[in-house]
Amino acid sequence: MKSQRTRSQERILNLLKSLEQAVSAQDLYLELRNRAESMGLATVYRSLEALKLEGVVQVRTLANGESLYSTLKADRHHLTCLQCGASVPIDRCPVHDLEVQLQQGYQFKIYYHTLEFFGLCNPCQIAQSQEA
Amino acid sequence: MKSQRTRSQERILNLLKSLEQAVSAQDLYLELRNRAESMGLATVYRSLEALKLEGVVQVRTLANGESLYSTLKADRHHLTCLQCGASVPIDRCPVHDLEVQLQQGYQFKIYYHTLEFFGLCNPCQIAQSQEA
DNA sequence: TTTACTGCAAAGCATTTGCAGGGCG
DNA sequence: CGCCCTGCAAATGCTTTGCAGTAAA
Repeated sequence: MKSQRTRSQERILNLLKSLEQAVSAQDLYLELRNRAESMGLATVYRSLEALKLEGVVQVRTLANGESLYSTLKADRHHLTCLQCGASVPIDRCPVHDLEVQLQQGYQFKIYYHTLEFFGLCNPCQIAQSQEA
Repeated sequence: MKSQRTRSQERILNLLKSLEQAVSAQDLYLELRNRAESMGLATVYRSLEALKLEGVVQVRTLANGESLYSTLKADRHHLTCLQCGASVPIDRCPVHDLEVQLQQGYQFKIYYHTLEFFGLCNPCQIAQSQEA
C-alpha cells in the first residue's frame, strides 16, 4: 500500500499550499527556519522527492539547474528569456486535451506537464542589437 | 551587429547537426575527443552558451540538473517518468499556433519551446503498487 | 600589436548520500 | 525493542570563472 506521510512531508506540503509561487528547496528551507519549523536541508529534499513521486507536488527545473517546486495548480506556464533569465507567466494552455490521449496511448500515468517558451525579451533584443 | 562564430562554435554546431538526439555538454566533449577535435570542457560550455543565445541551439534541462543540447529540429517533446527517469518522445504538438500569438502579445522573440509530461511509466506504476 | 578565444585548474552551487542519534510505534 | 525519520557534514556532479598562454585580425 501507499506509505504514510511523515511530519516533515506534511509541513512542506502545507507550506507549498500556502504559497502563490513555485519555490526552490533552499527557499523552503529558509522559510521554514523563519517560521521556527526548522528542518535539515536534506530532509527538505527528501520530503520533496517523496511528494513528487506521490504526484502532489510538481517540479520545474531551470536552466541553471535549480528546481522550483509547487503544488499542482491550474496549468501555469512561462516565457523565459535566454539572456537575462526573466520569466513571465502566460495564461493559455492548449495541451490539456492531448494529455488525456497520451495517458492512454503510452500507458503513462500523467501527473502534470510543463510548457515553456524560450527566446529573448524585448529589452534583451534591443541590447543585443546594440552590441558592437 | 551579430558577432561571428568562432571555430569552436562551428565545430560544436556541426557535431550537433550530425546527431539525432539531444546530448549533454559532457557527451559533446567526449565525442569531440574521439574525433580528434578535442577542446576544453569550458570551451564546450562557452560555445553552447553562445549558440543558445543566437537561437540556433536549444536546451532542455533535466531534473538532475544536467542540460541536453540540440539543434532546433521539429517539435520534439517527452513523457518522463518521475521515478525511473525513463523519457519517451511523443509526436503531436498542439502548441505551434499559440507560439505565434505569444510572440506578438508579449513582445518576446521566441526561438523554441519545451513541452514535457511527467508521471509514472507503466513498470513504475506496477512497482509502486507492489510496495509493502 | 591588440583583441578575443582557449585550456587548465580551481571554485561555485544545488543536490545527494553516509552515518549516527533520536523519535515513534 | 526495532525501524524509520532526521540532521549534519562530506561527497558528488554539472557548470562557471580566473588567469595566463595563444591564435587571429
